Amino acid sequence: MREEASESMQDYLKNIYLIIRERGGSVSTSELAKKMRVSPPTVTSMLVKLGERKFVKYEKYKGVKLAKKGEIIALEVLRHHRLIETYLVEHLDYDWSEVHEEADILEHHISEKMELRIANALGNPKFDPHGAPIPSADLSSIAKDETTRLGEHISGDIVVIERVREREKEELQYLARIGMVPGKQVEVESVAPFGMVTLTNENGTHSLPKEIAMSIHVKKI
Amino acid sequence: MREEASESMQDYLKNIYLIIRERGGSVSTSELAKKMRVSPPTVTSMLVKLGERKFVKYEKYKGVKLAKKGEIIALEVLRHHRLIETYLVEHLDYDWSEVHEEADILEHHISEKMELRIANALGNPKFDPHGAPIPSADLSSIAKDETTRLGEHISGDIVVIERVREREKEELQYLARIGMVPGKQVEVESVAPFGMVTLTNENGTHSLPKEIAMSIHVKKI
DNA sequence: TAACTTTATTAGGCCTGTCTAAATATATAT
DNA sequence: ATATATATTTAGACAGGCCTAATAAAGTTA
Repeated sequence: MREEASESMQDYLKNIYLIIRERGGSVSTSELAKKMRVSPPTVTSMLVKLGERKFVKYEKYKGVKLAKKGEIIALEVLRHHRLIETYLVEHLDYDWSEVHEEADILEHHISEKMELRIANALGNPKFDPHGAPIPSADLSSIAKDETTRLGEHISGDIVVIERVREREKEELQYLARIGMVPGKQVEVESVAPFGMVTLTNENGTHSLPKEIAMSIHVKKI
Repeated sequence: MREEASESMQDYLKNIYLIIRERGGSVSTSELAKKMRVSPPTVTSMLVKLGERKFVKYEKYKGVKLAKKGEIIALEVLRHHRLIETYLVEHLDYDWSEVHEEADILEHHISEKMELRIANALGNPKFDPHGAPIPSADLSSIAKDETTRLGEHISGDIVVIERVREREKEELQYLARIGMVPGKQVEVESVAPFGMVTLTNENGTHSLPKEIAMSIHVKKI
């Protein structure tokens, strides 16, 4: 299936999927352009192409959504991405904060056979090292997100970190260093009006900009 | 270093290296075209480009050789290829006859970090599962080939298979099935003038076309 | 060595994915 | 409701890597 779309197309489909899964609705040209680091006209022409090939539903000036075919490809690529991340951490001694770039490339280049072998070697995991759900082998299901964002919580809430979304490697390394990793417990100290959240965990007290706090998925306890 | 050449360029450099290492001299346009399954004009234009960028020494109508820069890239890609093949066999349960295609793609896409991790996980091997030598991490050395070809031997010679060169997967699988794999002992029964070699190993007696026999590297005992 | 065959190069075109500049549609604010 | 600002699309160009058809060089043979 994935072979029907070029590497670049796979990337567009994956990113459309990720944005929509994140907050629903449809994706605008500029949003996608920013996420993929290309110019808006490049996005427009790609969306036209993806629309013609029935990977997406695209209407001029109205944004884009995935069609069934496109969603399958997005899930396939995402499964590869997250299995690779998991494999790198479990078997090749990578830190969870540094696997993203490698997976972003390799996700397009492993065979179905390799996907299977990796999944077996890992015991068919359902979540990757960031805590993100891995689509099932038949791409029919992906664990539902039951989490809230750390940035949505209010002073006094005590939460457990479930996952940390993909961001720049440096940001993830910083978060790892201050103990903001999946599985850890955190208390919200205060939420400042100008977008700063102060937290306490076993390492002490830290402040994070709201944008970062929104990338940390948690469960209240 | 490898990043200076596109994926396609890396492939040309690797194949030039392999052909020259095989039999010395320089490589002709048509030979490269055949090996890479592209048309001769495509090769010509690529050689011009590689020449301009000082990856190869190319003179019109005179064939091509690698320049220092090109050889380094070829060795880097080859190291990746052979480490990946080894890794797939040792850690992901692949058979040695089916690793080539996967490695041919992934060799261009793993990072330096991943190369290192894979090499460490394997204990820095010097040979891949086909018996082919793996260039050293600094690309300064590659085990010299001390073998002869099975197809060069005469009736009565007893040899041990050292390696089996990369060929179509189906051919390698056939060879594996009849026990023609690295480490096994073989006796040359007869060599027919029309290019057929008859051999006996622990599995019985088999005949192979000379072309295939030339792909099997051995040591006489 | 002249004729012929084989090999290689030049010429010109195509597709993909990208870009910038210009034009146009939509959204916002007065 | 109109003017302005922002988002998006259209137009046109370019580089990379491939192709086929035509031409030219090299190699071979009578």
